[in-house]
Amino acid sequence: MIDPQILRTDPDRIRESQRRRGEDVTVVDRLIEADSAKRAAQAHFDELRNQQKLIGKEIGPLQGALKKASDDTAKAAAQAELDALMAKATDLADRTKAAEAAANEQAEVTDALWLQLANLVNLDSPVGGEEDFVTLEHVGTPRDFAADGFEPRDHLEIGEMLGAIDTVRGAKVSGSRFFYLRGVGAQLEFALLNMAMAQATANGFIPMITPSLVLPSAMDGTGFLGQAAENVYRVEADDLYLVGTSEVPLAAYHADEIIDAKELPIRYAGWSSCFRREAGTYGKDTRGIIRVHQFDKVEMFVYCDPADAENEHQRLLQWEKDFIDALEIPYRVIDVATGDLGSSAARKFDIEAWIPTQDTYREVTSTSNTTEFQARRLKIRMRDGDKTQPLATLNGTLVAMPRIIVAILENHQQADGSVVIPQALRPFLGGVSAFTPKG
RNA sequence: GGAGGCGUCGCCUAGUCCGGUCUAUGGCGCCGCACUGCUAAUGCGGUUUGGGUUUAACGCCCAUCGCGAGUUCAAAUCUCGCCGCCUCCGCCA
Repeated sequence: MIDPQILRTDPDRIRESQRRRGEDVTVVDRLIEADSAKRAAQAHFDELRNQQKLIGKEIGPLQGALKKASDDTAKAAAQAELDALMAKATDLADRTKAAEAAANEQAEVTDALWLQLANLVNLDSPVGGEEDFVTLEHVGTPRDFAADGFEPRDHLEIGEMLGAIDTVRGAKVSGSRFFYLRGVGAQLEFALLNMAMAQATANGFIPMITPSLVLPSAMDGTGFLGQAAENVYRVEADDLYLVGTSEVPLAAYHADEIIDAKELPIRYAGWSSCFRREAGTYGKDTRGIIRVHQFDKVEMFVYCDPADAENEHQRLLQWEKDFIDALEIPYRVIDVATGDLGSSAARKFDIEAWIPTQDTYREVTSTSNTTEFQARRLKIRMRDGDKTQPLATLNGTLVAMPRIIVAILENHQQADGSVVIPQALRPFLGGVSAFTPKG
């Protein structure tokens, strides 16, 4: 959620953000009304409770006096006073209880509205929908296969020739959009994992292996039960969710904590399987392993001072570029448009790798600055001197396995179906320089 | 899965039996001040979090003793449910 103070002092900022996202603007007015009703209800309850406590404090001593009263007249007088007080207290208790219920109800209504509200967009984000991204740069040049004298095979064909990818048996065992990595395919994933973790630890990240099943509070706190909810697997019997990214357990890791500003930034590199229902993508990317229900990923996640968040975002992007650069894959970097940010992000950069057989760039990494949005929902704060305030969280893909494997196989393939391994990756494959089809 | 124990404002801890004097005790840590060649020690004061109100500041009010509900004029304290941790047993990679 965003800072409630902004609603009271500068609601137009929220309206503008909603407008740029292409989302409901009237929610701001409903929020203003609900917020003021919430505060009024709370103030009413506080006042009644205060009166109730004041009366309650008189009852104890009065009961003591009643016990000690020596003669009947004094006793009767004390009893009468006590009865009157009790009658008042009982009446006040009823009213307080009602006021409390009303305050709680109003708070619930208001909080629900707050949770509907997406993060404030960064004003530098290009405005528009999915197609309105701005390309920031191109790195590397798509290979000229005609000059090399052969027609490129797609990743699945190469993967099958190498015995590296098996989607047929994936479907047999688990259904569509599931696959096996085998042989050099599995080795390739391990090598990429180790290379990614080597880079991340060299850059000061703490390696993490995270839970793949999380409680509703973790899923909701990271903003995945809003618009993205239909893509989340839910394990109903245990009321748990399968994470679509380790961003979820990495963000919830410090939920309800206050972190000393001196410890920031804290950087984690999380390894986990990721699960996505891919609802509404029927017919899209049905061949190969571009779009699958389960894959493994190394995710970078950072907690930092909000004042440093934009710089950190650039650092995350640079680390992503470093990794793809090392794999010698041509790519472009795009600045994602406001309508395609997702509810948590204020700004998002995607790296799209060149996929020869599709003659286009496809997303392989994504880094988001979620500013204080997730931290507020998850109650993660920083203490700076005597100030306690929400901190900023950011995330970025270091390597998402299937898509990077697609990019490697397609871009580095040879006419005979073999695949040259990029130099930087060879140490993680025992020095092997190429994968070659057998027979 | 079974039995028992436990959960208090950073950490440890008193309080829970028997409801009001809890505005939650003490120690450690931390912050400020004083004293002191420096450090240490000592003394004094402060130190949960969130909300509201005021905002020039001081302050005042409400909630918060794992979470939720209930009983009561009144709940850290009594009742019920849930969650988590520990010990033992069973099962298990």
